[in-house]
Amino acid sequence: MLNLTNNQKIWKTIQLIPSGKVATYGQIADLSGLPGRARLVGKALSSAPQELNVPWYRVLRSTGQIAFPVGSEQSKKQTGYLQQENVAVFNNRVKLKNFQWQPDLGELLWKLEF
DNA sequence: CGACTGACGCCGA
DNA sequence: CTCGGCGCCAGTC
Repeated sequence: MLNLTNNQKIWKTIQLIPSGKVATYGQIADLSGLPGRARLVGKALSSAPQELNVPWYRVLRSTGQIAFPVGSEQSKKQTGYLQQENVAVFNNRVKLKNFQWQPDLGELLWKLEF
């Protein structure tokens, strides 16, 4: 019930990913002050309330791969959302080199301040 | 309490 | 590129 602290940090961090850009699970974990705990990010997303409108589809694996199996409904939906923001998805993956979010740490400190 | 399970990640073979 | 193995950790059973 009150384990919300970590989840909230994660959700809040993901909210900062700008449209047209993506981030990886590990990246979000680090920025949320939870280094090495990428799995928690996935966990947090799976239990994220609809009301928060968390842009979960902007979070990918460290390889740029969509975390869901190719062809799955989830994968298709995620691909759709991304392409809607002009993020190119090829073979269930995105080229991080071109679309990975590179936040300004100073600004993050201002917006997140844990 | 132990075993298993993930929307993960990194390294070595 | 594919596997296997290990680290990580909150939940579940």
